[in-house]
Amino acid sequence: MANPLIRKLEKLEPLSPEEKRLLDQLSSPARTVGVQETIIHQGERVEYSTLLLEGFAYRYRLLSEGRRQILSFQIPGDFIDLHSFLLKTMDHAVSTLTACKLVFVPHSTLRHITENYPRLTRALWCDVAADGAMFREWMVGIGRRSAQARIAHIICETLYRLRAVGLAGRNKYSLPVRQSELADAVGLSPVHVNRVLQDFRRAGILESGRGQLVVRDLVRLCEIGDFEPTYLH
Amino acid sequence: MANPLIRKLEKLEPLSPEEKRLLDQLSSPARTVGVQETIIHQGERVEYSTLLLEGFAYRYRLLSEGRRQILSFQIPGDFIDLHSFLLKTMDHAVSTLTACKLVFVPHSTLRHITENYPRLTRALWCDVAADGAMFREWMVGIGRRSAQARIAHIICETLYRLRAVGLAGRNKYSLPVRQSELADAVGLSPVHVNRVLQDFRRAGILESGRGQLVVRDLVRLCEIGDFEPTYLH
DNA sequence: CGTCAGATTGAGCAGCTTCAACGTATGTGG
DNA sequence: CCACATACGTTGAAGCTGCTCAATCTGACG
Repeated sequence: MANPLIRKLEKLEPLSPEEKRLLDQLSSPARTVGVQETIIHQGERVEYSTLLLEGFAYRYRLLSEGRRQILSFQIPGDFIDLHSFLLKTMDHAVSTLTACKLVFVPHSTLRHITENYPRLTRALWCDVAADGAMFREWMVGIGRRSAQARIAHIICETLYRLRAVGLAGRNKYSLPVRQSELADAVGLSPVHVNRVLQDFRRAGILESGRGQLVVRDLVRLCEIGDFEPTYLH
Repeated sequence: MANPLIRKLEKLEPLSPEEKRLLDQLSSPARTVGVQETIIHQGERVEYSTLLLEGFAYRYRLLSEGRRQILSFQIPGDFIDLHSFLLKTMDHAVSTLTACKLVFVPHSTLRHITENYPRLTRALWCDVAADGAMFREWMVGIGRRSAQARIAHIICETLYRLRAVGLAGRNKYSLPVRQSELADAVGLSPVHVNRVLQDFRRAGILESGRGQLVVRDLVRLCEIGDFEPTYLH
């Protein structure tokens, strides 16, 4: 299977064969991590960035009293914490949703890239910028959209992102998140997420269960979620 | 007055005299823009990035039905939309809060920097990464903190940021935002922001009015806002 | 003195939360 | 193969937080 990172970065900047070779070298050795393990802890100072080759993970902040805000779901091809190359200490944690194949890329390697491969550097920088764009979008959703819209939006977003890496069909994908994780991602209570999902099911907009999601009426879902895929870049 | 951008970037990466000279050249010619003008429109495709030398601005997304989410307040030294160098089309708008002195840096110049000045490139990249860290922090606040905490948090954050560029005293600063703008920043209604501010005033925690803010009890405010300045980097 | 933007106030209510119970799959050990 | 445990999903009831609407106040300014 083609390297999902190369596939993604190529869309951002054209890459030379040498650069692609470099990226491929960088993608080994991969390590496997089990389900629901914490890869990086909040507050940790790291010396490498983590590339996700297979499986799903999520980033989150823990607050006092056990509250949690999920910041993003990560899918294959994502450079989960590339920003740590620049900022060093992690302001959030990363855990796996499924078993994952990961590569830990030393920051010294990334530094070497910035010294010698400007095009590749821009591509990586761009990835961090796109990350920021997604945060902005989530912020808008949590701050100013209804519960329905938030949930519809995140479902659309995930569909589009998974499609882009060939991991979703036209209107169906599998993402092993519990309702309580969805809740922590959109800033709602699990109970309310449950009720909204039921509304969607009753309205024939989607089917969901056990990490499987089938969108029956994508147009309607995009409408409800006020979803515009532009920001995904 | 020293170039605020240089001051900021130097903290992130040590810069050579040549690099500083380059940044200084880059900071001219400055243009002045009036109060409450829109500098960049949502959806616009830009060929330059905007550096804020003096004055205050804010970034925001407009939604249907006149709703709005403010994404950040920008202060002198900020490279407001550096991410547009990578992503080109703006997913949000930028407007001024006060009259501003701005420099529009062509993307071609930034490209030149990435080709020839790796250290400077990292410093700029770092700035974008720090931007993302701030979005994450706001997301956590809007998603999982109470109205009190959100408002306390944003007040603390702004104090610390303004202090870092020498624009705030020990516990007092001026930021010309209306309550309705604060509301759009923290995802609340203006009315509710008003009531929370009154609570704070009555509790002797702060004084506020006409864009002036005096924090009377910073320790308490940080507590209420669950504020930890680490993420500001 | 009138005007206007923004701050303040009150009343009523909607959306979402909390708590706690119950349902339903899936797995596990005996 | 059954008994039990566990993990989620689902349901109901009660209530809080923050919203909306609309009126009133205040200070700055021409």
